[in-house]
Amino acid sequence: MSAIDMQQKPQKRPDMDDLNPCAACGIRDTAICSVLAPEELTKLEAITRHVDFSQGQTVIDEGEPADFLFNLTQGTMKLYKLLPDGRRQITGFLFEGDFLGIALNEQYAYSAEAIGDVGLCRIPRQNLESMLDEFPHLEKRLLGVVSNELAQAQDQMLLLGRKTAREKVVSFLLSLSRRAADREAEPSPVYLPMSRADIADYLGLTTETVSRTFTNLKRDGNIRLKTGGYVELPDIVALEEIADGA
Amino acid sequence: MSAIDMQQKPQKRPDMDDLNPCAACGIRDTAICSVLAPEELTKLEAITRHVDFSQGQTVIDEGEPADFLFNLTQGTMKLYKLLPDGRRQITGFLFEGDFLGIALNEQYAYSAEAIGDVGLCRIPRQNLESMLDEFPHLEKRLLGVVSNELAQAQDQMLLLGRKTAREKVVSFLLSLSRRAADREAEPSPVYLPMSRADIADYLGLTTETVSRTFTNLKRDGNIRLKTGGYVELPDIVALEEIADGA
DNA sequence: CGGTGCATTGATCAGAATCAATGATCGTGG
DNA sequence: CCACGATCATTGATTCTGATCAATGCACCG
Repeated sequence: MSAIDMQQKPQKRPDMDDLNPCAACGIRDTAICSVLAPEELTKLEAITRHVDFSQGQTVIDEGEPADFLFNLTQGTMKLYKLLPDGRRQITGFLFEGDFLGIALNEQYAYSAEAIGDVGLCRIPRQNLESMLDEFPHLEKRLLGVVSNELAQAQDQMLLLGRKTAREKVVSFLLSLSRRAADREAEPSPVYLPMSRADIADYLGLTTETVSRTFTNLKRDGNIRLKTGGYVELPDIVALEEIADGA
Repeated sequence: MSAIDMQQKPQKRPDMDDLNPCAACGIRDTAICSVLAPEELTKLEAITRHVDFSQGQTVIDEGEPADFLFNLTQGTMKLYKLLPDGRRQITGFLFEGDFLGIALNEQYAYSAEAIGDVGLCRIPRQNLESMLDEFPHLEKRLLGVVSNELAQAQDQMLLLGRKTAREKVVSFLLSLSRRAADREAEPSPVYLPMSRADIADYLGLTTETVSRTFTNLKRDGNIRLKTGGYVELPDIVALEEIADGA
């Protein structure tokens, strides 16, 4: 194995704790920083500041100047867009290591709010852009991140436009399960830090329909609702068939 | 004005027709090529081949190896994803100058089909990737293209998840109108080269509902249906209010 | 222990889907 | 050039999924 292995799983590096916060960062190996060499990391560190937000706080606001980009280091967030009368569409949930705030124009195209308390790495947009010119592999990585988000967005369009309530809820549980597995964790049980209202606004449903669908899935033995927002998925394969209407 | 003006509108360059197909290309100033200097364009040209497809032909197929990228030089296309039972979600329509085939993985994440006859510039993925390393501004441009698509996808999620049939149809007409204006054309009348079924699969509706909604909008004086798939938008501002449920 | 916010369950309603038929348009060949 | 068939769009009748309105239950926290 090479000294720098891009595929390795995240791990703590307690040896450098305070001297080099980035190197000690828990998500250092999954976040965009993972493509940076030590001296480049130092450079990134110089322009980065760590910020915390508590439950329910708005981190970015649709339409505001997009002066910062963020890396979520701890907690969960939701991204959403609003219609004038208050209808809301959640376009995504973010977990540790996810990137936030890429804006094509000068303004953010969506809002972002903390679910529970969160910690973020904040990078001024201007500075990052000059770093991009200097380190093309960072730009390549960014292109990968955005392409990945686009692919997810297309899956979500299929879900919103063509799936039933039951298929939507099951697809949602499976996507959380897969993302947990991508990070580190077990694919089941899945942890749901967000409210029923958030899930509804993500799936294009109402809270009542989400709740009823959970109840039905439980009755049919497809899921088990635990306390503290945990859901067990006893048969992933069976759920995958439900998810695309097979 | 500088000799190379990146903002200029597309125009024919009949003086170079056959010697240098790229320089003569009608979309040369809107497509990704617009950031390339003449000698870079020559390089791109060397790896590019022009291909034609006729009405209804599949240009790329979800799940197939993503060996090529394309630039649509003429005609209209649709991108879509399918569920196993045949339900279809159209994730976007492409017009002249649009880019096609960016794939994160080795496989295309969606299919693409010609609406009417089309012409495309075909670029082998491998070759383009090495060009990206050589010309960072091309990569930057690509990042812009993908970011733009992501922003559109998020708007579409809001539409699919939270808008009514009427709001969906009006939003669709307005987006076509805006894109026509971006290219060159008048914002009204809007040209609809795609079928009602395509519109339905784009908006998460059925053909019947799309048809009824057109009829209602016509009755209320919000649109005028012309022959040949043209739709007049007599009051764009009024339509914009309908589109967001104001 | 009580209160507040969130989740669940129930009854009814509405918007869009489905099922079905008719009408318009376009391409083709006589 | 017109008639025919095929395809696509429109319109109508009915159904059904998920929304809305309303009430109750549950869990967490001071």
